[in-house]
Amino acid sequence: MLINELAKKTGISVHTIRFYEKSGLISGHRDPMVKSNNYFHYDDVVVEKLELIRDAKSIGFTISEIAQLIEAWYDEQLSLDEKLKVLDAKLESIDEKITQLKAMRKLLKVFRKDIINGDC
Amino acid sequence: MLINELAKKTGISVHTIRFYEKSGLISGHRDPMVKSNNYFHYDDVVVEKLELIRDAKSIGFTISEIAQLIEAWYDEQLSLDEKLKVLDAKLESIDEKITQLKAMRKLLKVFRKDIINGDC
DNA sequence: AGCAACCATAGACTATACTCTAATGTTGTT
DNA sequence: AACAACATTAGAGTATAGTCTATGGTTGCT
Repeated sequence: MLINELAKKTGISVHTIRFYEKSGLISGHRDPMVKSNNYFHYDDVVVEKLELIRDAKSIGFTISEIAQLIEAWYDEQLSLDEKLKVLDAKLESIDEKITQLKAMRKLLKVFRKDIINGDC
Repeated sequence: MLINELAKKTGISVHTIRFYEKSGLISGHRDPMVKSNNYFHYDDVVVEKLELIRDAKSIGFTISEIAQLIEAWYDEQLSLDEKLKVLDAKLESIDEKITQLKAMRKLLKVFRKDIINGDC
């Protein structure tokens, strides 16, 4: 599919997709048979990657963290050990974020009780 | 205390503290008695606020979200209802983030198993 | 052939959140 | 009095992550 269809399918704008491509997160490919234009084509793996990007972004991962994750996920060159290293680091940072979020939730809940009781 | 001491106490740089002050998250006050300089003084509430800012930032809250939270926490003018509204919105967004993080953790754990089994 | 809708690239612009520099004045110690 | 270490403001610079504009070429439909 071409970029416009990809954008419609993922809900991510053409501009943003191009930005992600320039950042190395995804890549389209040209058809060497076609000489009349230089259009890029994108397959279903790119759709998958863009969905992963959206999910990873929503939990606060940066572009370069997502790049690592995608490399671990899709790069056949990378060794098992290197993949595990990236993965375990990400899992650890997720656990840390969950811990911090829970601490903040607890804090806010205590504060909520306090203001209802008129202590604040 | 003056800004330098505040920076040392919180581990947040003088520049960043000034940035937070300009953003309205905290505020120092001048001593009207002192005429020879225009130095700002900061109290322990500011230390508290800066610690809240650091915690809130680490879980991905933006400056303007933190501003709302600090307003709910410290602004006596704000009504109970308005405070609760802000607080409940923040609690909800925290729960949502935790849910998303857990989903991503699950995904990564499945992927981890797969690559160990050589399915990837 | 005409034309809307698409494609590509380069580069400008925006928002957020800092981070630093310059210029200038004050305080405290020797 | 000299001087380091601090204070202030204004404004410039950086990094991240987009978002948009301009320009020019291509495709598909009438």
